[in-house]
Amino acid sequence: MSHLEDIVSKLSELGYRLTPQRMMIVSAIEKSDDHISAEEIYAQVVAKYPHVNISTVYRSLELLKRLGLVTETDFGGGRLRYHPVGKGHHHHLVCQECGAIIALDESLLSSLKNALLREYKFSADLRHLAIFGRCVNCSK
Amino acid sequence: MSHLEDIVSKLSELGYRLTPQRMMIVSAIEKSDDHISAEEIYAQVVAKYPHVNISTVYRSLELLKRLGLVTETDFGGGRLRYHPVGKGHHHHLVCQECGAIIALDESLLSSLKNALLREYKFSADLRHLAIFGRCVNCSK
DNA sequence: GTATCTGCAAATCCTTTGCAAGTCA
DNA sequence: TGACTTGCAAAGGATTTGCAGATAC
Repeated sequence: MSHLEDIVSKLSELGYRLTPQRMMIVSAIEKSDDHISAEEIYAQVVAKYPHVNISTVYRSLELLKRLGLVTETDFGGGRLRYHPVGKGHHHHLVCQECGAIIALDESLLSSLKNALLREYKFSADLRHLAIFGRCVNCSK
Repeated sequence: MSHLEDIVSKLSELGYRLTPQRMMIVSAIEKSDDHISAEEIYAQVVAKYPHVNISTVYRSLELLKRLGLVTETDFGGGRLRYHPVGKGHHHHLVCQECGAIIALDESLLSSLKNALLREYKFSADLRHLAIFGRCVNCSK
């Protein structure tokens, strides 16, 4: 069973309606390799279904977020990005020069997470963490 | 010489005018223990000088940022925050439950910074990193 | 049939900008 | 004086909301 079906069946289980808009929005999020913004989802959906409104995209994201099916990450720049939880969360390095987003291996941060728990008894939520800086190309 | 005088003399050296608005804006940033937002600066300044406009705050921040006197940090939530560079950097653990802010030891992050540089050739800017999660009291 | 969803338009929040008037040096 | 600054109002982009009509179940 694909993640898409996962999300769709979950919605239906919980009594939410499977409208074409929702299906297309979920599908756009799933198809994306990367984290996707509301605007990008909207662009994809509107191409096949010109009548959708971007407020429907936002409302669907709000629902999926609330149900824990999608995570919302703030990479800065005043635009939120979305990612299906089923695809696993990673952490990101964001280049402030060129905007590149680099996926970060879990292990590097898990040691940080453990250290924070051990030394500060602080349970860090690193799911949405984005670390800003400069990538290889831009720091030359 | 205080940081405030530092900034003021720098502005004047460079030929920028020392208007009362600028003085009050710089002073508000300096007085703040924490990172301060444009809105908060505005609120402080307007209390003493009701005529200021928030666009002046933004323009001053833009200037101070450009001159490298103030850093701008995006802690998420669609609001940028400012801090004088002279006051040094902080790392913070922010409790999402009770709002507590815990100062974080430099050493924990310097090893992360090194690892990122070594393994990703990514030069991380951790000067104003905020890590979200749950503090001791709230994670019980 | 009916409660849930949607489209639309207008509102909100944070930030930026154009322009004419004001002011620091 | 004259270039730099400001205030004002309006624009900007991202997101949210109120409401009446549409639709999945």
